Amino acid sequence: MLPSLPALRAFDAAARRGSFRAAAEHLSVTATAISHHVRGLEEQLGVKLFERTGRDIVLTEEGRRLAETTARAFSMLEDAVQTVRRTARRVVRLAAGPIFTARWLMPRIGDFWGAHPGVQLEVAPSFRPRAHTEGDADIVVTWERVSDMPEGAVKLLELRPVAIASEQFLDRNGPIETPTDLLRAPLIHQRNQLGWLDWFAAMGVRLEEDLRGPVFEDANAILRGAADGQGAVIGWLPLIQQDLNEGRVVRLFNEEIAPTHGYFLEIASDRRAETIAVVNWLTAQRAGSV
Amino acid sequence: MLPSLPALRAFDAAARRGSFRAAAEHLSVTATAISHHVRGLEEQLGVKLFERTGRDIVLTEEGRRLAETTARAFSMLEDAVQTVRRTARRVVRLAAGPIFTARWLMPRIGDFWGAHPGVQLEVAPSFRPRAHTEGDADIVVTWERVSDMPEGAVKLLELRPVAIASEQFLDRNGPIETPTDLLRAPLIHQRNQLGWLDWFAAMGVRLEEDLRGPVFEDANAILRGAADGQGAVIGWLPLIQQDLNEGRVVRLFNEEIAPTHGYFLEIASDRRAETIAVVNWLTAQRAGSV
DNA sequence: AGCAAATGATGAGTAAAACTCATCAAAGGC
DNA sequence: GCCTTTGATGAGTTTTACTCATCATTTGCT
Repeated sequence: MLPSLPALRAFDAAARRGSFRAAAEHLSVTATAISHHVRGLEEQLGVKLFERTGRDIVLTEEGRRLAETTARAFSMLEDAVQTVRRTARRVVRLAAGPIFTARWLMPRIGDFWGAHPGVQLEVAPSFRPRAHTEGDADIVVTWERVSDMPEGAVKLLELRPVAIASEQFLDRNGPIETPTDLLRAPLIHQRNQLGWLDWFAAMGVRLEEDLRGPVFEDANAILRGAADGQGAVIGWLPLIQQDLNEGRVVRLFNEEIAPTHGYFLEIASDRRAETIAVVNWLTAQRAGSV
Repeated sequence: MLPSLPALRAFDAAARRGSFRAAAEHLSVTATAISHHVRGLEEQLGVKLFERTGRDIVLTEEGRRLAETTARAFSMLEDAVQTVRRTARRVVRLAAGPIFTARWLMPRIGDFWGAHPGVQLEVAPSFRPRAHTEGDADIVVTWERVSDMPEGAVKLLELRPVAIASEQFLDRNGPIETPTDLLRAPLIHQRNQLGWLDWFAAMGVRLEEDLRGPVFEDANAILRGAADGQGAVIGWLPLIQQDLNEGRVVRLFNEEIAPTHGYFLEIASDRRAETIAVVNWLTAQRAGSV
């Protein structure tokens, strides 16, 4: 026998936020409602769920354990309901990183619209696409090392690292003739020196210490930085082909490095016709893209 | 935004049982309530969840997908709430097979009561104790081959197989002088010939074909059958020591076979003081039991 | 085939929640 | 030290969940 579900939900919201007021706001009710619900629940279960220390509340041990489960259970319900709603609207939700969205998906989106007018593609840009793997997206585009291809994933695109910068950067930082020359210049990189380490390794340079230079999370920002002459960056072919063509950035060397990373598709287990249409369209783009 | 939770729950119950009427009964409401809830959900989600083919209902594809999740989510909630309720009542719920319950636990339960008057031990007898591992029992006593000790489990008791029967059986089936003589007599066994295969192997008999004879699931029933002279069975020492002492059954040989199976404790992750007390008491019994 | 029993749908009405409002108490910030 | 913020409480209101009465369909039975 379950206690009242709205009460459980109120408890869950309060536990997540550590505040009745915040929970109330989230559920669009008054804090009074939450307070009543939680008290009712406590009475029914015979257990104190929150310790009220004057103005704020803190979960008791029992409350904490219950909250662990309610959080998972309600998230599951939320996801499942969302998915059904999308189904009804023939929406396919795709989660991808910002650079993929901007440099690969956007240029092709018109083509998709033409090919599948009935399917509504919803793109959720995210810095952590992996976090969407469960339930809240039908397709997730993840970035992985090509050697670490995730189980059950579909390879979409392989990427080759190239060192790029703007003309302005070259003027300012003298001639760059060998990869080691770069070590004296500002190198903008992502967390984990993503790209640069592979690139130096492929160029036969052994790094003695960590790279210095500004770290940005957002690859779009990094490319923008390169175009502005802020530093040298690793770009990924073919994603940045257009930037090269239009002269916003130039390649520092004519290196031909094998793909080290790639984009992979992880597809939700409920394979609707619309989802499959999108996957097929995405993989069909591959041919023309490389 | 979640739709009304009681409606989701009504849907879940209907989906599980494949009938609005049965769902209504389970939730102690009228079938009308379920019908209204499901219709409301369908309108809100914009998706048909059940196909109504005249008198009965069948889940649509979308309904099926939603039901998969609701089933898991509501089970989780139910378990979690149950656990909290037990906590409040200082109840420790233990799931175990019937033979363990009857021959090992029952004789010792008075001792437990004396040692821990505050803790209420609730014994859930089950033919499939493993099924209780998640959430609905604090401690599960599983039966495993000693070589397959489950991860994180605590060994409680090792069991040695012995061939036993009643005097009556011996009168009827002539003298049993070697293990192979047994192959001509009715051997009662559990599914998978549990016990007999190990026993014959340990006695150096290679079986040419499957064993015949009646198969029972319930070890208590099997022991009863042995006492009644229905056939020879495998008993497990020390569980059946008392039956031997009281002469209800006799050992057919004086074999000394090493333990092949054992009882293990699997303990729920939320380790309350009460649960730990019970585990400690159980394992302490081990010394006196063998 | 024909009828009774079973299942679900529907709309109106009722009962029971969930929720709000007004008021109070306690605690922390300035 | 006062003002703001957060939560508690009891009475009152609104919304929701549910029931009842009635109807439509189907299925099992003889």
